Amino acid sequence: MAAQILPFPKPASAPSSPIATYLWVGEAHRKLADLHAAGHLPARRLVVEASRLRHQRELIAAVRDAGGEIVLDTEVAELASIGKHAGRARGAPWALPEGAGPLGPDHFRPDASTDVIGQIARLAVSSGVTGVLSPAHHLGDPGFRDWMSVDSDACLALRTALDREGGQAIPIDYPLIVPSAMLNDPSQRGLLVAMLGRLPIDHVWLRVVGLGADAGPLQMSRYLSAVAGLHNLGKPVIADHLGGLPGQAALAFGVVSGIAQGIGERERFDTGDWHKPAKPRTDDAKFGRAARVSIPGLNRTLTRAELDVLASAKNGRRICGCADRACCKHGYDSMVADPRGHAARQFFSSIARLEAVPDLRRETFFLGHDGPMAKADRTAREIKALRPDAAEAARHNVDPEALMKRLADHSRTTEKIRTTLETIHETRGNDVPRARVAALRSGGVPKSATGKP
DNA sequence: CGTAGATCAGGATCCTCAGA
DNA sequence: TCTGAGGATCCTGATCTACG
Repeated sequence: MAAQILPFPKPASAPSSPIATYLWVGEAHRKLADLHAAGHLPARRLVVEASRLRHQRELIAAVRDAGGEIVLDTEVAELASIGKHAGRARGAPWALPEGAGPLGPDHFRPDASTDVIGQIARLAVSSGVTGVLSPAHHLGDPGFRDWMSVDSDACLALRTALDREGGQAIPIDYPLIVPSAMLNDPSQRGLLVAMLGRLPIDHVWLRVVGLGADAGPLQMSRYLSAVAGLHNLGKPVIADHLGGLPGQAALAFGVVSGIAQGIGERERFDTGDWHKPAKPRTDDAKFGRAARVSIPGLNRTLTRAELDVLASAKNGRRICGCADRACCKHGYDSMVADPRGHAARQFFSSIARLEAVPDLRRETFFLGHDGPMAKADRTAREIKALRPDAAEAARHNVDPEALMKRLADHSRTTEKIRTTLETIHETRGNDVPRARVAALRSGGVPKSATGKP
């Protein structure tokens, strides 16, 4: 089948708004730095964690000097949780000394001796980031119920501290970390909007507990309507930790201005293990998650072993492999040899495709025959029909029946998501207000534009 | 190069809610 | 009132990656 490349007509009345695409650098920072150096990572907006900032300086400098945006995550939500405060986040400068427990509400008062707010402001200025995520917490924290007022004060105090420390030009974004029940309830949502409306913030980043790339049809439709309920704030909304089809759908339906995720990480958000102590490491315990490969268009990842089993079926390599030669030169083999590179290129190209479509046609494009939704549905059905080789499955220690059942379930869910989104598309009018555009806020004139090296 | 750290996905169970 | 689908929550298994 020949590729059909039909340019979309772009009259002035049909603008294509830019999509704010934030990339959480995360654990893959070396891989991402390599991709960026090779010109294969078109990232213009990065999010970096305070605990990892010092390891990511090169990538940060490269993106910032090219006129990009760098947003600092303070990790205070993790540092205030029982389960996470002793983990990686403890590398943040304002973490308490070992054994001193999580950060509590008192550490965020403007007069606190630990001066967390002042430390955040000084690091933001000295590290040269172009924005900061306000020090905000998980609003569903079972250990402390009133983070909202503490965080609200902390945000105001951070603005004052930034202005005092020479960071007047550094904007604050607000990470709203909420249980879905709180977001979906109109009265609680009203409280959130009222609080956010009083704060000196640019954008709202929305991290919904339990929501992610694997969301089902009900969760997705609830999310789409709940986020639209934040629009009277008049501020851009970024869908944080929302990867895959749910993230793309939120963009296509115009309820969010942008998206923030990592590559093969931070595509979902869950606080399940935040409120209980981390398990002690046992001697024979092994760590490390299975390397996973994202299947083009499927909205799912599989382990390398599972993928090899599927590839043993007739047509398996063709259906599962990357058909984009600009991404994976040798198809399936290139894809499994470099899963992160593949995932990064696919992520950015999916955003670019959506961005090229005029705003008012994005829903139609998303749901249409050549759009991501239909492709996911089609691919899921093709994959569930594969008949993998039993010997190959045994060799990889994979139960082929269990695998194919999971893939059949995935196909069923994908079909339901499609039906649900089509219904939403048909029932709501075309005059639905869209999220405000989040303009690029670079830290100043790009070095390349000054004429001096 | 050894040690230490996490995230993703699957599955079980219980709950909620809508439709029969 | 029953029933099933989907979601919330919790647990487990997988066997990577950063960093000193």
